[in-house]
Amino acid sequence: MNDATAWASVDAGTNELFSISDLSREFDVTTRTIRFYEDEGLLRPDRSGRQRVYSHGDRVRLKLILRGKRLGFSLSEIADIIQMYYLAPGELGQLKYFIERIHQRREALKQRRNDIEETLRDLDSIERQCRQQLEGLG
Amino acid sequence: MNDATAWASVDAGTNELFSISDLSREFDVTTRTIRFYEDEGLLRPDRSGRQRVYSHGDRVRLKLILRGKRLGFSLSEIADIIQMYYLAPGELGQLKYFIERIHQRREALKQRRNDIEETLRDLDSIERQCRQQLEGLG
DNA sequence: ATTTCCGTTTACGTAAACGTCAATTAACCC
DNA sequence: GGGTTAATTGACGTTTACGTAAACGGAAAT
Repeated sequence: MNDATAWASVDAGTNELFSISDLSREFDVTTRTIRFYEDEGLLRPDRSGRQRVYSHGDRVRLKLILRGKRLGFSLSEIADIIQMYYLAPGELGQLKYFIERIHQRREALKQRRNDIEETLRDLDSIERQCRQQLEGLG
Repeated sequence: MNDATAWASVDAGTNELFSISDLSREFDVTTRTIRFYEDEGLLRPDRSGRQRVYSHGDRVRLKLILRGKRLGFSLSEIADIIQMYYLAPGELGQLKYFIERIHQRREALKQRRNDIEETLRDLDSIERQCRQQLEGLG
């Protein structure tokens, strides 16, 4: 997986540009955090002089990072996942390997979804017990 | 929320007992980890002399902990969630507050489920693109 | 009796993901 | 041109969730 091409294929979106504090406000993360993600190679904004300038594509990446975080992925896993979004056209062997990775991700996600649904069922049953107690008191 | 009663209402299940390495093997976590969970108040096994002895209820608790981990919850959040499973019969105000907490948990879980389903859709679309490229090569 | 296994406690180490200063720099305002 | 405001780099600090090593205890096998 070639790095340059992977980064080149970022979707254009609009031409709107964002400052670091724009994104910080919008997504409620600190600027420190955003810079940290850059240090870790998860973001690569342009510069105007020394200042960072974020494109629509950068904003999408940040969104993906935060979604990954909510799902409990580590930053390196998130880097791995995000890479999938920006894959360069590759040769056959690569593509097959890549599809395999997609499958693995999918299975892991389905497992988590199962965990969630189990937990939701548990909460339902807990709540029912609660409501029964409420009736006993009312 | 009274601590003693919360712990008393643990389901009995069978009378089977487990050593720390039993659980370690079954759930593929180190004994260090299991002891750590105890330090953090998430488990409270009996003792036979100095050795820990785990009941069926302890095993269930460990299961809940690991499920929480897979969902990306911190240990203190997990402690909070597990507490819900072992709530003592309370008075009316407590119960209403408690149901409120259940609702919050539920909403957070639904949000995560949405994240998962978005990501699954993304993976579908990525895989489709992949397969199109494969056709171009084949 | 002595390895060998579990298990225990105590304590220090560590990686990840930021937080929190401090010391600049650059841009804008009056 | 002094003051405020937003941004930068660099460095050290912190929390969470364990890992790892040392030193010891007890029971079982050879």
